[in-house]
Amino acid sequence: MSDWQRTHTCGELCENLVGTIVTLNGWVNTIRTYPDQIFIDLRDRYGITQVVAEIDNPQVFQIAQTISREFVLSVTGQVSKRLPGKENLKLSTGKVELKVNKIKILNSSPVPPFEVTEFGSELANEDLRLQYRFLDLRRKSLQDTLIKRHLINHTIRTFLSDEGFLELETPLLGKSTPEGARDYLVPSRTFHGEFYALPQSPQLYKQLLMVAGYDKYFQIARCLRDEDLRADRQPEFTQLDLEMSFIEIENIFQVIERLTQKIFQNCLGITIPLPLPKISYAEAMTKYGSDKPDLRFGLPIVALDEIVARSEFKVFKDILAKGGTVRGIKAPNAADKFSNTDLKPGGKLAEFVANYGAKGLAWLKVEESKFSGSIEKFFSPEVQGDLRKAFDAKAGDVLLMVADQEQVVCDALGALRSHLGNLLKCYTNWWEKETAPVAEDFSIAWVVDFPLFMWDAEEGRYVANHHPFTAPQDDDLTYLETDPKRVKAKAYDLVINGYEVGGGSIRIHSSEIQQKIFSILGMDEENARNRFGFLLDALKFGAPPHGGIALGLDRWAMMLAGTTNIRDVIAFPKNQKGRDLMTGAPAPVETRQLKDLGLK
RNA sequence: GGGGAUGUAGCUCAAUUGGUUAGAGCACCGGCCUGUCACGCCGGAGGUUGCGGGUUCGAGCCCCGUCAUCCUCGCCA
Repeated sequence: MSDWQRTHTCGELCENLVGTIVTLNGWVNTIRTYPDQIFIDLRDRYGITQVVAEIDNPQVFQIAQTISREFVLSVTGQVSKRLPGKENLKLSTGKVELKVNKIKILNSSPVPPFEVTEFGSELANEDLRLQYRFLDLRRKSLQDTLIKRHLINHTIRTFLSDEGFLELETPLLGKSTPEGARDYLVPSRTFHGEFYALPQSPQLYKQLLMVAGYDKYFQIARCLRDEDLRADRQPEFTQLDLEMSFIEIENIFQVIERLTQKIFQNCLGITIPLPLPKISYAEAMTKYGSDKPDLRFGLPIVALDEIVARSEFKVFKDILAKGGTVRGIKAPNAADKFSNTDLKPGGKLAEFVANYGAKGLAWLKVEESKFSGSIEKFFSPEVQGDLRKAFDAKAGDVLLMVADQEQVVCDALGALRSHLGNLLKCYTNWWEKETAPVAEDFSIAWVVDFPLFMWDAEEGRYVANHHPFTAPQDDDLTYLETDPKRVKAKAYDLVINGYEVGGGSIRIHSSEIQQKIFSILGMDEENARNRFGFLLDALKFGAPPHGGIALGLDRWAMMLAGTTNIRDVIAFPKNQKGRDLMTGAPAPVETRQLKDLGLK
């Protein structure tokens, strides 16, 4: 061991070690200078230790005078008890300090472009921090997050291993499958004009592993989708991909629920009660306007068709006549929170729902004995009474209503519900509380009974809601040919606090049913064979009943780390346009490279 | 592709709504300080107000264009 190498970390020194000679390595967090003493807070990922250089060791003192923030040091000295009354209780190492008698500057640093120390001061702009990600990653909060991510992965690996699962790897270079997200393509050097596709998920490979008899598989897999980004979406992200044979839905639920409990236990010390609640897709949509509802608060959507049909409000009656629907949501005690700028036609709230296709937002303020608002006159006292009952409304509430085709109403009110939940503080995110998180800070639920198909008006055909290999529910098999949109799927999503954190299904294991599904999706036999021939073959050769799930680990990390920004839980993320601000990728390549690939 | 927000010192923000030489805190540099710990005190340096045009006697502020970053709709089987 070289003489500069650390014997302890910066989070390790304590009273028990007083008197021993130790060496620490780390970064300079802060410096406080005096004429005859220099205090240095030395930082590594384990903590911060105060180091003292004194003038009675002139060699050390002279070097200490030349250092500044973010220098990398090796310091050797005696662990000393701090003077009485000089302990720093904010540091775990605060009862002791290191009296330096040897100091070595392992590396210097220019003044960093932003402050790495985290003392509640405002963070620099995210793009600057992304450009110098290696500095930003020195911050404690990011280090804690990445450590938590490690803990998630570690928990997954030990738990599933103990359950008899095998961690198997599948290719990154695969075949493009035009269904679903846009593929990232990799040009082939040996076959000019042909391309590999990077996986959107290991979906097909894991099914083939089931056919091959590896009946409990998992993989912590990188997935890539070339679509536009969001606060919770990156072009490359990580899934816990899992598949099992000889199972039914309940087996998947059981494994994932126990894994969920383990992860929450290990990462936050919380015990999540099991079994997790289930909500049907239909109920989620009608009650919350979303297939990933945030169930930490109520604010349910209220169906109003029957009541408003008896009103004189032409806008509502016209929509109903056209086969649309009228639904609403109650903003409790919001009468004095919303001004005319919020409520008026074209106002803030109307503008908000317009993003989701709603042409307007009707409103009524609830008073003691009647409603008020510009459309109040269209509602007779009797109808007002029924509305009051339907909304369970009381004076001071505001009723907000959207009339349109069902999809638009659900989207608009679902988004409005989330918006109001936040605005009216119907819940508090656990990381915004003073106290440690508890199980009640998380609403974790399964969403089940998804429709197998959705009608794509643009393409004029059915598309798979989940993916084309999802099995129909047994009771609905008869509707496959007669009424496809009525067929429900053996599919399920896992939702935490309004985020979709997982999804899966029982797969089709019969090549006949698989063929039938392809044909409903508008794929003829030749087309299906071209794209998925290997899967159809595999299904013929004795495919076991199987199914699985994929958990979005980045979003899990967000939930557990307490952030709404996915970039906070990824070491080297891309920005909103998919650029890596640190490396500059994507970037032009040399002509020679293009020639090799037959692209020039 | 559409909508919204932001862009001023190294960093975070201000600038009385078009009017003197664009300010503050932090960081940085110099000095002082015997125990600090986000040390303190004194002083200093630091600006193409993202970029390009325009309106005006006068633009950080208004207009047009453009770039960048974030949020969002579409998209994400």
